[in-house]
Amino acid sequence: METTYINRKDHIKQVAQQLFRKNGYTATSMRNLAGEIGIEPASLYSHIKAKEDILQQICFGLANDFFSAANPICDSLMSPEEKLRRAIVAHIQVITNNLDASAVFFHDWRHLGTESLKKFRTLRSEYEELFRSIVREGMAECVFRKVNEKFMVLTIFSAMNWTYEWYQPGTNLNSEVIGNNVADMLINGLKTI
Amino acid sequence: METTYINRKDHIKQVAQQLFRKNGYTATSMRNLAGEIGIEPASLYSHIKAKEDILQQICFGLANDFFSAANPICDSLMSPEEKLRRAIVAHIQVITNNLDASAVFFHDWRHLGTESLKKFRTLRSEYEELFRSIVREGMAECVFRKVNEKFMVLTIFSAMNWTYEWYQPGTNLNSEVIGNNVADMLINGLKTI
DNA sequence: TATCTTTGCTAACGAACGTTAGGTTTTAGA
DNA sequence: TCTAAAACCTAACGTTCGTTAGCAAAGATA
Repeated sequence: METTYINRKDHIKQVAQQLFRKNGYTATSMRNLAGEIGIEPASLYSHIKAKEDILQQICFGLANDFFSAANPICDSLMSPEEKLRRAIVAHIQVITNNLDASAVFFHDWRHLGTESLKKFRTLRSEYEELFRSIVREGMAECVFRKVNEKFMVLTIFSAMNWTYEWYQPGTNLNSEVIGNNVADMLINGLKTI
Repeated sequence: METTYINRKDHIKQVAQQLFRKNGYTATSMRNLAGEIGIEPASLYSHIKAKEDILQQICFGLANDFFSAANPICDSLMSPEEKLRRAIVAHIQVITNNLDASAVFFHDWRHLGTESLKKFRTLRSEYEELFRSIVREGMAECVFRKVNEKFMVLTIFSAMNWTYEWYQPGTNLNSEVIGNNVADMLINGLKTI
């Protein structure tokens, strides 16, 4: 799971993810974090500069994962429908494989400092553009219905990004199946064909 | 908008919604709230018992709105597809007409106290069951595809509940059109028919 | 074994937190 | 106009916050 680690810094990140997910970034104190790890609060500062550093690590680390998963798909020569399907599956796999980080990512990114916040928003726009270009391509080829492009992408993200709220590893289906189901639902609708 | 009020208590709720939405419940202090209203922090306690009271008002108030919108639709004799479409539109209208409250509702409900939290979770289950029964009905009539029922409902809620993240009154379409678009997308899929 | 770096500790800093006590001003009804 | 309630104030309470200073222990390198 998300409990393996090599060094203290990674350990801090792991535990922080769990606590931030459970109680929220603001409601989690450095004393909570230190206590959960089993060290004194001041000792944290041998490994990190500030509380916000941890949040940055989590948010930008996961952003990187999302890009790494989506980029090769977008650069490929598959059809728009196949691209979209695979991009959805890849996105959902990143989420389900990093549930703690995802929860923090979607919930607490706004508590990043001014500069990080700006960077985060830029990355998010860039990432959304990846999906938007697939959708645009599909509309041009008349494979996707021609509705407001931004709106379609937002609905796709809506359906994908809520996953962390309910997905429970073990009790649910595995992440690839979940991803394919969401993709199916979005592409074909819930109506019988 | 959400800026009209009658008495101080409602005024406090309105301003609190805005601040909670912008900065989060935990990161918003009673001093912030009082300052925004234009009174001293201690004066708040002539109208409310505690900070959490405000959160309760917001969360359970909106929960009530959701039920009021969905119940008559579920009790009607329309087809499952029509029921679902209308329930989706109604749900999204509640969100877009209460953007501040919705953001707090979806974001900060977990900061409710133990007892309220339990009550909240129960209400949420009940509300989900309303949609689940429509979906079940639709599957039984072979109007909806037979996939995991819980999963289908979760995807529907995913698509609906993210609306508050991006909807901007004025710049976007009006709430009924948005709702119908989401319903369309979910029911028919994004593929051309 | 001696030296340097990493990791952790105790103690404490100033600031901010939610909330209360107790008094004053404003408002509304008789 | 008098009175009681509602609204708001100043001041402060005990607590918790993120973080720092300064020092000790542990581990790695020579």
